[in-house]
Amino acid sequence: MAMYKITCNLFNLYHTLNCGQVFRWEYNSQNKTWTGIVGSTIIKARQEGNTVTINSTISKNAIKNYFRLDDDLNKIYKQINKDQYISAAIKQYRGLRLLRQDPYECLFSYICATRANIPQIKKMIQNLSKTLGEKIENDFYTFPTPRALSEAGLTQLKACGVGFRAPYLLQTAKKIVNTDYNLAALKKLDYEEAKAELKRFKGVGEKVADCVLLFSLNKLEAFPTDIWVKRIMKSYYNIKKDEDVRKFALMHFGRYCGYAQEYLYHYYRTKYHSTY
DNA sequence: AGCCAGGTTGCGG
DNA sequence: CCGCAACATGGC
Repeated sequence: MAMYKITCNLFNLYHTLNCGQVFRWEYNSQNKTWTGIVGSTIIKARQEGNTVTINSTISKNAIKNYFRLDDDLNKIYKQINKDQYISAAIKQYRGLRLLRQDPYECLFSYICATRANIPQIKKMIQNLSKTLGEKIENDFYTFPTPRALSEAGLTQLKACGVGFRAPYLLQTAKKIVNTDYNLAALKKLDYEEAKAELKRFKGVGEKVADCVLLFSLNKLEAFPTDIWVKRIMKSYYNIKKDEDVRKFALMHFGRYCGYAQEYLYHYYRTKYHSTY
């Protein structure tokens, strides 16, 4: 396992991995190290100042890509920093970056995320990986491939605790396998086209589609609107109708409104509901 | 016991 | 097109 260091003057590893956008990282407060599974590799990461020490078999460039270190955060802050709330969120969570997750894992993960809380989502994904993924080492497993999910039975999926989401996972996996669907190719479409495509999968509506677009398909204008974001929109911006949220977000925060979403989401949840 | 969680689907009107 | 119940599960 190779070890190397990455320096970035505007990156906060902790906020990035703790904000709720990704479900397969764990923090060890004893040695201040994050351990995560990305693709088929285990990554250990620890930050001291501007330096992040990585222990992993994947390349430095792949890590930089995963953590979106190519995003010009200062430029993004300038564009989205339009009011006191987002300003406070940026101040508190400076250095939080969106991730470039694997599109398939992101899609299935956010299908699991419907009407569940974050500890529950983590548990479902852990169970799915242990049951249908491949063992990397010890208790670490890859996220199941679409094929593995497609070949699982409903009862096997339900045994992973996914409940009513089991047929959604199964149907989506089968469609991907049967049509040899290339999710990553959606990056080449514009936002609306890619979103329409995603919504054709079972279990994928407005919110899940926006999550996949934002967290894995480079669409930073996606603005996932879950129950928390709806609350934020009502209490901070007086946006009462859910269908008005996206339009407002794009008007107010601009084309990087996805970043604003993530900062506000994390800020609001930690401010008003400390139990994460 | 009842409510809530990073919602979506499929129904009846 | 609209509104609305149903959907598993676990924590509080």
